[in-house]
Amino acid sequence: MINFVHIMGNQRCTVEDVAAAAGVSMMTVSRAINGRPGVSAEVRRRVLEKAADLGYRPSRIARGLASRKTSTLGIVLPDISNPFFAILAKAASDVARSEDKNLFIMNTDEDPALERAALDSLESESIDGVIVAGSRLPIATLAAAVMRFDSAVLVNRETAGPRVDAVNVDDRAGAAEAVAYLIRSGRKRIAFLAGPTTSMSGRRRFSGYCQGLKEGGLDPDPELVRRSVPTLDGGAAAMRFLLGRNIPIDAVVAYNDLVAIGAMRELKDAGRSVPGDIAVIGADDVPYAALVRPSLSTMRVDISALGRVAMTRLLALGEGKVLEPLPAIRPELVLREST
Amino acid sequence: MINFVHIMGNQRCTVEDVAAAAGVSMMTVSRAINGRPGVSAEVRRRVLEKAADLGYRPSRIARGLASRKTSTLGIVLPDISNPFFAILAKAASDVARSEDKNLFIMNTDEDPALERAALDSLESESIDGVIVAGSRLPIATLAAAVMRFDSAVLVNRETAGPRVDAVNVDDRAGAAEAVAYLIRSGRKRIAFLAGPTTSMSGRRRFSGYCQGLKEGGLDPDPELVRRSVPTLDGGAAAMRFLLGRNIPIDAVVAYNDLVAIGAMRELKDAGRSVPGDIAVIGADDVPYAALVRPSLSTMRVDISALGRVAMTRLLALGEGKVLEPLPAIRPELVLREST
DNA sequence: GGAATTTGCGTTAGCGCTAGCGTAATGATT
DNA sequence: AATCATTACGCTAGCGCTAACGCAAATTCC
Repeated sequence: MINFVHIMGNQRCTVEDVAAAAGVSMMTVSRAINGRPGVSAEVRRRVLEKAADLGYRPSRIARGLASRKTSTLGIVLPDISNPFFAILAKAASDVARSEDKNLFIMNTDEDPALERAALDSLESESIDGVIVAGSRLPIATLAAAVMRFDSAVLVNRETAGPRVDAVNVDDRAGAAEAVAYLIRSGRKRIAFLAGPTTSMSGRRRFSGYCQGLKEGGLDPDPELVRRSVPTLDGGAAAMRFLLGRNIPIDAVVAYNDLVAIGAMRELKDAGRSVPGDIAVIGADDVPYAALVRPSLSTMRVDISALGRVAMTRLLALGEGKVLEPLPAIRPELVLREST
Repeated sequence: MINFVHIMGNQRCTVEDVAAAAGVSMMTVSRAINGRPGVSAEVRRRVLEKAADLGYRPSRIARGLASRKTSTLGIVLPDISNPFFAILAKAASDVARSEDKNLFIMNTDEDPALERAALDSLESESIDGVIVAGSRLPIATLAAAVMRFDSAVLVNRETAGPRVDAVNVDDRAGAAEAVAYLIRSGRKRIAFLAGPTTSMSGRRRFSGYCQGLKEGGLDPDPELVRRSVPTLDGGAAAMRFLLGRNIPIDAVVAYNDLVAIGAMRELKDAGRSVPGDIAVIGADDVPYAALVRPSLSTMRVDISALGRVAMTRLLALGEGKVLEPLPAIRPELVLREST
């Protein structure tokens, strides 16, 4: 019987055990562990020492239940295998870790129903705050879902209420700039591979595309626009569809780099030269944009910075700070071989 | 005062509220919500209806504290922005979601200290089980950390104890096959861009590389081996270093596709043609391997399947099932333009 | 030097939920 | 009819932790 605990292995050790070992009350242990005032230096040292001896590890769930703060956050994204969101999540997670918060990363597979389910699930976890990046939900649904959290930050959606912040990229200006550049280079038949209609940044990029055309004296032509699933294969399929229409095209602006790279793959298969026959511009500047051949011109965004800013602002909201709205981040045109 | 709850917004609704609304005890509500026996169909229907009316959402932390099961799992990986791990995490997360489990995705930035911290943190969360993919910890540390969980699955590490399973890729055989192919193609000076020494799959690939050389009648030459950080930039730097040695090289086997792609970037910058002067083979077949130019030959692994299998086995362990050890998965040589 | 504050701890009462057992009703069995 | 299972609930007691308050001793103040 003596070694029973040993045999059982991971029998959790609790505040009570530490309190007994240190000869103090549970509250004193709690205060010492959490670095709160009300404990003498001597007692604090003894408690921490005993806690370390016993391998005490506070239960975050018990703490969460008692204090109604879980020190746990969430981030919801359409596709973690998309490098844009992977890098965003990594940056956000680095910041969260530096503040000793844990992070649920929820992948929604671009599916609004799964996005709702993910938000419901996070609510059940009583997390302290959530980042929703590239939400595919209608604004009303998103607003309703998000306001059930203590704090929230939306990436690339408009702010939806109090205690909700937003971090946006000026995709409209970016797309307009891309189109303007193509027109200056003499392109006249500029196609647009749009992203999901549910994506706000997709709608903004489309709007910027139209604006760019008008400002350049060209008329938007619906024949030149094709929606695309935001993946490599989606971009290839959309490009194939446009080529199948047999209308002149001398440039392509894509929803994002994945779509652009997929489109270039299709152009190559169709025997069209890039940028000779058709110039291509993507968006985001994911690491692979520079590596494909021809390398991809794109509207660059500092994705890591975006993730860090989003998480930093979420943490600030959680501390009750009031934030000035953040102006949209202007992407920067990076010219490579594809234009 | 009437609308106070309304003003406060998200006042949580508890089992007690639902019980009162349905005119039953809390336990009956609990049983109904959790689909457990002991409730008549009629009462169950009424409870679920009231719960829906009130927007009741069970607190997973309270449930976790009371039942000692959190329905929450974890996955620890060196780098979520590496598509190998991103795809692995996505597949694992899809399986977890289908079983209504939430998943902590912990990114360790290739740092063993952060990996330990991540495991400690997950222990504090009282998760039901953990997947550790590509652990960079020494075997003893990993074994000690992992056995504190109810169940665990290691990806690309040896099994470390009871209630711990492992899913492995036969990287050794893969690397040996890559080398054999290069030798058959007439290459004689085959370099190896090794991954982190802390990575088991890196060590296995190195071992396979040596084996392949020996079987092909070539002597391993330490001058042809260079360690690399497992990223694009790391691969480029390692390649630059090897080129700087000014020794003949006619082929490169890389730790993974990222390293290989980085190496190809460097080779291009150095004016070497691939595969003319130097053939390159990567490992994993991440989606970008097919898109770079020249496209990359690689040792293909079905990464999604790996993730699904790992999570499926973790869930099985969690249900107390005893698993037959899984034989190592043999990667498949995919030939593209780089060889 | 007495009142007012501060410091250092302990006590009590939950957080929201479920395990485990109790119990009254029904139906099945001998 | 008496006995035994079975079903459908309710009650109690926590899970491990902390908020809020209590209270004595030490310190500060005028």
